Amino acid sequence: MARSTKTPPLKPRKTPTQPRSEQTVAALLEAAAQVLERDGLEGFNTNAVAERAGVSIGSLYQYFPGKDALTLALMRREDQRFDAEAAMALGQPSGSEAIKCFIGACVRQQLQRPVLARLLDVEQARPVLRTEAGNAGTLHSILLAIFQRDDISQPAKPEVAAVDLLAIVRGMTDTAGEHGETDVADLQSRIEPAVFGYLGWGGA
Amino acid sequence: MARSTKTPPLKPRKTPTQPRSEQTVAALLEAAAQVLERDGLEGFNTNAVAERAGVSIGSLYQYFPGKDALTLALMRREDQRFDAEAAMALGQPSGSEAIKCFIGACVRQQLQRPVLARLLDVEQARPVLRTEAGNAGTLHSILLAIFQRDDISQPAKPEVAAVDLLAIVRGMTDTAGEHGETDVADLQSRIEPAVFGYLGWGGA
Amino acid sequence: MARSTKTPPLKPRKTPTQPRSEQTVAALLEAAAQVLERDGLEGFNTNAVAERAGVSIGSLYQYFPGKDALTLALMRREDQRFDAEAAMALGQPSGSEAIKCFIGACVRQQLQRPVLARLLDVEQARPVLRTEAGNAGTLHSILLAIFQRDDISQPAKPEVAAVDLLAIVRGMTDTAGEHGETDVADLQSRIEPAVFGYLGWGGA
Amino acid sequence: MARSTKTPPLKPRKTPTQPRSEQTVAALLEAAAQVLERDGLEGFNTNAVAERAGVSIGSLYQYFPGKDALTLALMRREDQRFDAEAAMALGQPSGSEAIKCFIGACVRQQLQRPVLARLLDVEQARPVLRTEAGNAGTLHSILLAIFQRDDISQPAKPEVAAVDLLAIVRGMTDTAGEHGETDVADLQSRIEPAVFGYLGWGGA
DNA sequence: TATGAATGAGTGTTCATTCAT
DNA sequence: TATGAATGAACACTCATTCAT
Repeated sequence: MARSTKTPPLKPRKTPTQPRSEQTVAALLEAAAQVLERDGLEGFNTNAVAERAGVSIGSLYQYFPGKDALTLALMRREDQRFDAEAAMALGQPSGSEAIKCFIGACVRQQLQRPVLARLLDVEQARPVLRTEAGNAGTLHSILLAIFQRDDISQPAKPEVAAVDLLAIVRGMTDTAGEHGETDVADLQSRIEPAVFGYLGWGGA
Repeated sequence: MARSTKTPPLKPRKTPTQPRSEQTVAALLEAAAQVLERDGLEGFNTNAVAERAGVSIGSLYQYFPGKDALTLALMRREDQRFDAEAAMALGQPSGSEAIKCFIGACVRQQLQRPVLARLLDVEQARPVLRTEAGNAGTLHSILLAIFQRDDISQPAKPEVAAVDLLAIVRGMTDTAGEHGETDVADLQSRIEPAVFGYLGWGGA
Repeated sequence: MARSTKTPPLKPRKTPTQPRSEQTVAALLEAAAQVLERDGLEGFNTNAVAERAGVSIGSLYQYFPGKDALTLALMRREDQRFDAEAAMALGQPSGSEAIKCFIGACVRQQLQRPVLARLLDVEQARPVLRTEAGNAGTLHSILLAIFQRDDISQPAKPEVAAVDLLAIVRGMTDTAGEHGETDVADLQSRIEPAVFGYLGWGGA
Repeated sequence: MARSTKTPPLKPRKTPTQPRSEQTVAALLEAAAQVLERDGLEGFNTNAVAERAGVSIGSLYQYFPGKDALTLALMRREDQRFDAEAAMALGQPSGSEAIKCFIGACVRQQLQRPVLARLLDVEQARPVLRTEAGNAGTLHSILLAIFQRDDISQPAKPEVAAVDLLAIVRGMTDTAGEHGETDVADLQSRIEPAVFGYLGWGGA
């Protein structure tokens, strides 16, 4: 039967502990990423992913209860590297250094696999995934933490500001990625003035 | 699904002349918009659109040679209002007034039907539609024209700047739309500093 | 009908290795034959074939990338038996014996499943299948080989003669099949004089 | 509603007496012929025919109760010219002259619009049309009449012989048509020996 | 009478998911 | 546990036919 009416769960079916299982899961996630990059959302289907992973479709369903769970897991995999790097911003001495570092992390992440990043952003907007998804939360908290620094002027509404900053950075990096840009430093140097402008920090 | 064999053309199949036809076409476009808003990209299928429009599936295909053509027509319908409003920016006395006016147009457009606008943005990125689509071009030229004003300092790379500005505005408005914001003035007042920051115009 | 957008390939999609698969493929081919015989070209659709084969429509598409591929596979199945029998003509001692044997093979083939044979002939004329199809080629070469025999007078234009002979035999057997004839020997005895007349061999 | 279950009648809906009507009917028939030639059986649909005829689809259904009736009428139109010419064979002095004349008529008919002729032959085999169709009957009687001549030896089974001769001629002319042959005399000179061979007339 | 907009059953094809082996 | 054959709901699109204007 196809596309059953009952929403299949999103949590991984079995947390793989055996090394072989971990390998399989990793292979599936990377395959999912590659299929997305190669064929777009239209060509992103479970059979293609399983085939590219060199695994049977049955195995895919052994580790993921459904397509959405696979997508979600891929999102989390991508976010993980990201979060780690973004968190390094907190170690910066000054607030403006922290912001710059944060922006740099976002830019590097996006330009590494721009197509994948963009498509995952789109998927993240789907209601089913939205709830579960998200390093949006993590990034959000990092920004809020940076705003606390006392060497800088805090935005009036930190919550709103965090969301807006993320939106600016995501908007510009997505577009840059679509246009095939690869120069991290250049892109970062264009994002910073916008962000600092938003924050009302002269040219920091 | 038939995702059929010959790529169906994107141009409207028959320009409706009889009043009844025009009604049907209008009903189909509005239905397409509503289905997109209600069910998202996943639920956006030709049968649903026809049903919501209160016409038969056959009628849909009398006016649109395929699903993509319908999507494209909807994009154009949305862009039309938009372009007209955005073009008014050119009539503003000063460059910074023009930019503000432009941003205002974008914000109003986006907050009017935020979900629809966002999903159409996503669709616009699909290769098939990318070529045909787009007021991206129109907006782009408007910005370039504004940059010519001599009361303001021109950006070093106008082309890049235009793309970046659009990205900033789109990123922020999409996010605001997703969050259910409706206050045009407020959103506009948050976008402007970012844009002026990007352009290096102190606080214009 | 969707006669879909990308021309689907004609080659089998997956060569079945498991015994169950082979069964399914065989069932599908035989079902296709029976549907053609029962309902004609008009009733020959993939759903009917799958149903008659007792498998789901999805299974049909696992083995055949499209309707045309199924038709083609059926043609090849029918041609196979045929070619083997027709090739036996080459083993005959004299040229005229060879021709008779060849005609006999054609007649037997056609009268076995006359309706099916006729409809496949019609399908074979479709541009898409024409290229791929074809034991026409095989039969053609067999005739040319027979013409080489030195106990008989070669036709002036062997190529043309081969085509014409095939046309005579096909025309007569198709008609006989339509009329419900079943007497192989009788039909053969009517075809031979026409063929020998064409070749200018008195009564051979 | 599409493809109604009840078989629509095959007889022309109204025998047009007004000159304008006759023109419309003629235009429709010629359009049907051209569509068939251009697009084959696959592209042969009522909308296409009406459009090519420069007439609305509604008008088509005013003169023909259904698609099959249109096809049938086209068959009759083609047969008409044919019958007249074939009937001239009866005026020939000798039996063998008559046969030759008859073959000539068949060949000329077929090579004039070979694609059309072939496709109509295929359609003629459909059960619905078979009953109603045909000049097969007319040609049949002409041959039987020729067989009566006393300057020639009558075939043992005239009925069978008439069918067989028609089959030989149709088989060869169809094939020639498919191959793009246009030389009437040449084709005729290849058919005659086969026919005379069949009839057992040395080389007549 | 002519028009052409509208209809909707039918058909080809896909893909998420299940389950026997 | 892994496999991959099988399933069937869903979807894009066509075309014979009707009927309001």
